[in-house]
Amino acid sequence: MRPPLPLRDAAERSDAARNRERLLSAARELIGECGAAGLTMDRLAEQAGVGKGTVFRRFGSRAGLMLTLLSDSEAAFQERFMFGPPPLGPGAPGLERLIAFGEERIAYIIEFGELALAAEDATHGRSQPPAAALWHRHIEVLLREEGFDADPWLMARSLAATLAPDRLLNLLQVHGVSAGRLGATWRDLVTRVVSGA
Amino acid sequence: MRPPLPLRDAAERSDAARNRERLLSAARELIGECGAAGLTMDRLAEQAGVGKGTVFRRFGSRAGLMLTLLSDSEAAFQERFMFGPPPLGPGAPGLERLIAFGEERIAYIIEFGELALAAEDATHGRSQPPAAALWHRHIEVLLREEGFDADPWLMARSLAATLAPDRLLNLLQVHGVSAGRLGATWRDLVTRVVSGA
DNA sequence: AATAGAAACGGACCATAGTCCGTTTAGATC
DNA sequence: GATCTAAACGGACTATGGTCCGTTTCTATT
Repeated sequence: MRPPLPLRDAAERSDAARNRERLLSAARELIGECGAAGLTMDRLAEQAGVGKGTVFRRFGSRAGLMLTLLSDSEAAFQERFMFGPPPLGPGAPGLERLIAFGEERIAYIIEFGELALAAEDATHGRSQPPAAALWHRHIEVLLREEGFDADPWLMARSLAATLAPDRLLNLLQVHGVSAGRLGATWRDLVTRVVSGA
Repeated sequence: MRPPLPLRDAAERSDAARNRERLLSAARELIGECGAAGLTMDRLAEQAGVGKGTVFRRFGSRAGLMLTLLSDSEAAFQERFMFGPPPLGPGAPGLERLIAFGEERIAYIIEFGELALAAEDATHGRSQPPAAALWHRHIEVLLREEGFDADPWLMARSLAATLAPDRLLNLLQVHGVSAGRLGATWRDLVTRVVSGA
């Protein structure tokens, strides 16, 4: 007796690991050729030489795949604003950190925006990237630090809405707005919100 | 000779008009039953007793249909903030009009948000409702009126991002935020932005 | 090595938005 | 009323994200 009693965190099966690698590298290749928007799950499965079911078992959805592809750069971004050097990381005044956060986010979107956008429409706007909760919290904490007392939770989300990938990409690509101009308006916005406190 | 030379703005053919009415009333009925999110173009065609091609010929896309369904209430909303009584319409100071605008918009989303949301993802976030340009412009003008000189165009869009249907609906429905709280944060936001000028 | 059962696999299948094109029809002209 | 043409029609077809479930494969256990 003693049925295997699945140990938590059992190691990934070797075929699963191999297929995951195949899928990720095929995805990067396809995105290199056609852009993130041009990647279809069928083509990905074909390119990786696995069945379509395997793709979805692995990543859950198209958005999940994109999230996986982003996870490294996301983690690095989080690391920087949570533990990195000032003014983005701890050590600088809240307002400066807020300003730096927006500027970094804008730079991030310029680099990874297409992926970030594709990672968002998990069934159309539902469930944002899990990382979003962190940004919100981060902004909220900085607002509080600057003495913003009136509903910092909601104000943090309002400010974060300003940095959403779809909006930023639209401004950058469709309207030809420069990163500098986006950064300046962000700085202006958070400065006024904080200084009015 | 003299080939018909299609007069501009030729009257709509009677069968076309009849089918448009059928489609709109079928759409309202289906939305009443299943909600806007539950309306599919196939079911709409079936319910209206027309072919699917007719549906798309008429409205162009699902988003186009939703836009058509919204057009009356949109027009009324525009009318109110452009020509209606203060504080929403002209006659009140810019800041008060801004505050009223946000509050009206929040109320609008509470009433028509589901439709507005469905009207947005025309091929995922591209081309916002044409009305958006008007709101942006409106906010921009009010900002200028209050002496906001640094990039009012972009700041107007940043503020408008705060009122996007998907965000407001998410806060209202998922997070249980009240309309009053949304309104208060909007008021706070625009007040600080304007008063820093 | 044999075995068993959990995990992974694959691809047919489904739902839905949107396109295409051969057919029908309104309505203007003669 | 017959005719003609542009507009409208309809529904089969495509593309794509996502699901289902019978089959295969890995690996721990004996």
